[in-house]
Amino acid sequence: MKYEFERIEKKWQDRWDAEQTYAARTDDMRKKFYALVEFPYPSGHGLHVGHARPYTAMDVVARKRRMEGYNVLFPIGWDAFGLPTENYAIANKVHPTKVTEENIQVFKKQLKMLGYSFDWSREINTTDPEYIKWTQWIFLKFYEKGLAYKEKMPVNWCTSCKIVLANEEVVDNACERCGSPVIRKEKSQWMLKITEYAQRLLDDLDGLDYIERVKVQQRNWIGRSIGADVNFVTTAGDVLQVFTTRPDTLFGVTYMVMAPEHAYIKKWADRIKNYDEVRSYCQQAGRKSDFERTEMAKEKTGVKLSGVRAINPVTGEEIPIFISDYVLATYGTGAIMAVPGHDTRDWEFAKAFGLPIIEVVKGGNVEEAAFTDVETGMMTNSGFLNGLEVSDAKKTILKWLEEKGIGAPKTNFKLRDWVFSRQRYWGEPIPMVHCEKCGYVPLPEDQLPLLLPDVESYEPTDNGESPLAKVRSWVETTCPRCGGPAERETDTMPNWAGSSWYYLRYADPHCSNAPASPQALQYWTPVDWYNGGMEHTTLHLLYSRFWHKFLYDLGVVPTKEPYLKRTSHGMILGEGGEKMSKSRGNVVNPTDIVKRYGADTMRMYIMFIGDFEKTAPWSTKAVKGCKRFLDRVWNLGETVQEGGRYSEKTLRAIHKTVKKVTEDIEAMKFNTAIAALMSLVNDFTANGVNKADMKTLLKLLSPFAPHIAEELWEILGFEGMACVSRWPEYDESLLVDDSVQMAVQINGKFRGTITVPADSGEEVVTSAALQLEKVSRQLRNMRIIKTILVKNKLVNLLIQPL
RNA sequence: GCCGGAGUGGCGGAACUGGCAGACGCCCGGGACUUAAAAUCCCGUGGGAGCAUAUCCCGUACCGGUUCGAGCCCGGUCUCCGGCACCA
Repeated sequence: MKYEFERIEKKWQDRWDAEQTYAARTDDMRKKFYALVEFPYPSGHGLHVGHARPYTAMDVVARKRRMEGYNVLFPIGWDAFGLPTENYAIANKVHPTKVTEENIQVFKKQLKMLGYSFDWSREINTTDPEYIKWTQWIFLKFYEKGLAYKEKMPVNWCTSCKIVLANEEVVDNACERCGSPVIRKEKSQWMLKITEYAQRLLDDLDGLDYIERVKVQQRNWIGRSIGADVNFVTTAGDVLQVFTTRPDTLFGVTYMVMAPEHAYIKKWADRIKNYDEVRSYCQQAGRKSDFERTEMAKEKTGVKLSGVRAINPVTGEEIPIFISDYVLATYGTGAIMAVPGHDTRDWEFAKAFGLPIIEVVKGGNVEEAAFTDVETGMMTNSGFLNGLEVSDAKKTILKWLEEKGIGAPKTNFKLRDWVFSRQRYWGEPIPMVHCEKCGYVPLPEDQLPLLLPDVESYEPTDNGESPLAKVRSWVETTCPRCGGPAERETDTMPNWAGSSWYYLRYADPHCSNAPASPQALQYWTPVDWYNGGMEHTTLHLLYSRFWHKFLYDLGVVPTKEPYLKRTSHGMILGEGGEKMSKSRGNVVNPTDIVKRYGADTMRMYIMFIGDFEKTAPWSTKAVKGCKRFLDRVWNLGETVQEGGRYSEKTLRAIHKTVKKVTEDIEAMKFNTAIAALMSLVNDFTANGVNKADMKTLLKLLSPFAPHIAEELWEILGFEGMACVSRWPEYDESLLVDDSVQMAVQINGKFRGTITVPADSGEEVVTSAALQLEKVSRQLRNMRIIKTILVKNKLVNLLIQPL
């Protein structure tokens, strides 16, 4: 009989559906295992091989854990709000709801074709009114706790489309769609205070089982700097505060710099004699985009304030103050003390403006470059700090600053608060009302969900407001507080909102009085294993950790962290090693592969393609290799012997394979697990196989290729289903062979192999080695001075002329 | 510039804790089956010298070190990929 993958796969998918084989049960005595993959954005392009890799990987893990006796929750849903759908709706004049529905149908069909063991009864959709309700509810809680606030922010503004662009829509400082230049424009935006949680988001990483590169990237993104705030008295009679990580270099401060946006510029307007020049520099800097500002990084520009100077608190000397755009308004205090001898940027600025450079830490040549080393070096030209090591100088100066009341220790973070407003249609409406009298008033909880109104067109207005602003009947409302006339907020939430808590909803997807019931959360959370893309490390992953911690503080969730373990997959490139893209015409559609070779082959290949964490190029030829493998497995099914003896060697091979596959799946070394299965199948093909061993093979194969495993399982008359059978165990004593092949080396050079009983001692091994012709020849007129034996591996004879 | 990761056959990639480098698969070559082709099966396959399945040499980006022994450890160099980017 031929391996009819199409018929077999359909048959078992229908059966699993009908029998709800993969439904997770909340009332269960078994140990739970919550496996999570990033839910897809249902775009119009359909499923991509980029989805298949991580989904198959976690499906393999989930299936294996299920067979090991865990109560497994492996859910799926739709992250359905977002720009592409909105743009498609605009272009084709269809409602985004309709587009979303259609896309979901396509995705669902494609996912089912791949045979994933998702619990479809828990399917969720972020655009579902019941889901929106809880996303909005969480926002109201943020507002209630003072963590949601409104602030004027520079936004990306396309000069041609006249709309606000998300950062992702800005490519090389131009509009992604029309290519026109993008400038910065001030706009009032809703913000979430993620910075309030910076310290905890950083500290709690230590206890998590995330792959190292994820931790590192999050740490860098949060960017903690430990230093001090220092106050400089100015000749204007006030105090200019700076943040520095190097208070030890205070004696080397020869000037100060303020950001062009610094509030003191206006405050000192009357004193600054060159105010016009200063103002024009500031305006110029403001017009520059972030991109231009960093592009210009090579050349330092700035203007010296004339009329106001500062006093170095340790030397008492007057120093000039500059305005320069190399100082950022948004970090620290927006002003710095410049130490050109020991900071590269200050050094460049000092060189450009002819300012004095003083060496205060020995170790470099400050005439040639700033000496920035903090590990070594002794203080010099630094009064009472002279002769101290940098680390001691830091402590001493901090104490001194605190005693004098002019400085204090301070920790700063790079992390910025989260811009939470989008001037778009297809997102959750922000549930706030603006009243002339009461200001911003939150919508009462019983009015949730606040749904999007039906509109004629989804284009943003030409003044940058959300399309919702045009729907007067929706915008005009009454103030929940005073009952007077009021207007709804017309900004919507970013697509990161719904994905910040979706893993909680899976625990209890139909809960009507909370995001999920406390009992369900108690049982299922935290997520045991979450796999997703590296590109989500600093946005989605960090955002959801932030929401989770906030919900923990509210008492809504029982754990401090949402995900215990985080792994990440590499990208799949096109056939030639280039990125897959429509324009290159090298996009692989998983559905095509499934139709041509079957889902099991697709699954095998995507797992066999290479190291799971690394990028790997697609190869259709190699796909065929996996198909051949499954064909061989299928043929084995027809040659299985009822009973029969198998060789001792094969028995050991089976046990070794069980161990290898068991361990490799947990380590996400799917490629070597499959290689081991291939070797075993080669053994079976060559030596024959009996029913019991075939059963073990089918169990091991089931997570990777569930359909063929199930079909052969049934044909061979085994009970129940392979996917819920007991995962095989291995016998430690059968992992080692009775006799082993060992390498023989002479003076470290490989000379041949010998076969000896396992665990043989030096005497046995040496005498076996001496029987090798090559060895005895080498030993002529020589004597052995030392024998190095590595048990069951190798023997190295060190020899010397007689 | 800073942080992280990686350099192994014609290709994707294996290699435990420092112990026979190249598992497994692809490609390729030879053979069997076939009228023929496809499919399948068997054999070979890192490079070089050699009639040789004798024997020998070379070989894990490069230079050096430690070691009986290094793809793996240490010091330095180069290249590629990813992230951040004037964060004081």
